[in-house]
Amino acid sequence: MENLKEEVRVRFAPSPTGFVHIGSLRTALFNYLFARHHNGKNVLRIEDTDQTRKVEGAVDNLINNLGLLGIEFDEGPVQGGNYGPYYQSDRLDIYKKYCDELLEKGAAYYAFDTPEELDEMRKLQQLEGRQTMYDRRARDLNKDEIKKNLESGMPFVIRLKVPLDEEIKFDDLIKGTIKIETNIIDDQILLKSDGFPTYHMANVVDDHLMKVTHIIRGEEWVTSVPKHILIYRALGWDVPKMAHVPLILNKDKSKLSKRQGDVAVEDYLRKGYLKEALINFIALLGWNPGEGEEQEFFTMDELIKRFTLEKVQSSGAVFNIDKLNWMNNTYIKNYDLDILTEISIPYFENTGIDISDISKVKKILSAIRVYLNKLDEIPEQLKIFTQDEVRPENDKLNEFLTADTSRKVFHALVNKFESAGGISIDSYKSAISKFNLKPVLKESFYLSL
RNA sequence: GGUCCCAUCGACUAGGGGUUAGGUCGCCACUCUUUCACAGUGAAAACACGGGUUCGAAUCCCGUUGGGACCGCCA
Repeated sequence: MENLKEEVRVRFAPSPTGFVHIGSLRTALFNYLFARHHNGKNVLRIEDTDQTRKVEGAVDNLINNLGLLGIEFDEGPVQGGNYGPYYQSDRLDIYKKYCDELLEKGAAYYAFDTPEELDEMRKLQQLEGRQTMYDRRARDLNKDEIKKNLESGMPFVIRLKVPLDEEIKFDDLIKGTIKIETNIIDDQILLKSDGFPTYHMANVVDDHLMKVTHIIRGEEWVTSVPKHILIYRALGWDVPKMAHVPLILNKDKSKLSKRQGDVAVEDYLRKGYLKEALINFIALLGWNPGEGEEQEFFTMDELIKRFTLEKVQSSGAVFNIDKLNWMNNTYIKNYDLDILTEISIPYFENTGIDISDISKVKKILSAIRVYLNKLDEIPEQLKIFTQDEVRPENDKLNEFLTADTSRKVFHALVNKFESAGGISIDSYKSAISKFNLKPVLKESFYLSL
């Protein structure tokens, strides 16, 4: 259909508002897998057009965490590229230019409404039980009025002039054909009064200029696609292929949120989930190789080889921590012990184990790794090595262990071990199993009479 | 409320006109182990509902119901 020789270019376009959300991680992963699968380019673009939400250090944090997990970019703020700059805040002139073009073509218009006026409008709409959307009141401002307002320095925004009574249709690679009536599409703000573009404007302009061929992003964007299509059309540009990935959900099936558990990638890393396990698990959340394949463990390379958009699920997936734990435990059990030891060291700090003795740490780790769902469980598994005294975990057990009969059995055992010249790892098991309890119990029984 | 999307065991999913509807996590039982855990074996567990189409629908179509997302000078 399309030019097959065209290089595949995808982008991950987060806004730098803090930590990396698990949902973002999956979007980033799918973009990466898709790009690598097709020998294309993976572009990182920072969508920092909201001045009020900017968080210091967020970009570094994002790149670091993604990099840690093996997700890399071919173009972006760090490595540059031919289609930069990759910060939207550095591209203001570009957006301005295309906004002017839209204005000129009659596809956009000036609006001078104040936020308060808009608030009022929405409140009224809500009261009347109607859908809240801009009532297009500034559409037909006459030229003189606009000129006058502009000259008097009145704050303004530029809005998209959505054509009425039309149906916008597009084919989503995951969801299929989606249709929306233009009458319910908002005259979206394209350029804010602070001179920054909104997401809708910036993402269309950038995707076109950066030659993005496939837009792979979260499902929450589906409803704004028609607006974007209108902009592409007005500017005479081709619309990239779209793939809207279903959401990752809480246990109650709502959009994965902080309220119901950890959502930041760094939280999981900190708790000692291995990067391979995290990637493997996240990839399987919404994607599977299909064709009756029952393999569940995949390396990044295998994922790259197998990943296709066709096999991405069209419904949302609940984030199931139990399965992540199981998968992480499996990775821990099978991990290269030397490397595992190295990454486990931090979790041995302040536990009473001498971490300068690597071979000892390694030995202990090899003994306890089967019990670990995640590395931060190391300290509790270490107790057996560091406690001088083992305490029964509950009263019942305590009662049993301190009973006279039990005491006698233990004494007899100790005597036996002593007379055998001590115990060793190899001999204790057989010594215990050969130990004859009967005489001890008998004696104890008669004594109690 | 409006619009859009979605619907197979509790969860992730395979299958996609004729299958005993398969696998994984979890749950349960048994075995191993003088606790727990690990390991092994086994079991319970699903096509939301109603209409079509068809010789035959979990599978295709329509509707209902349920769930979700979006409706900002946020992305």
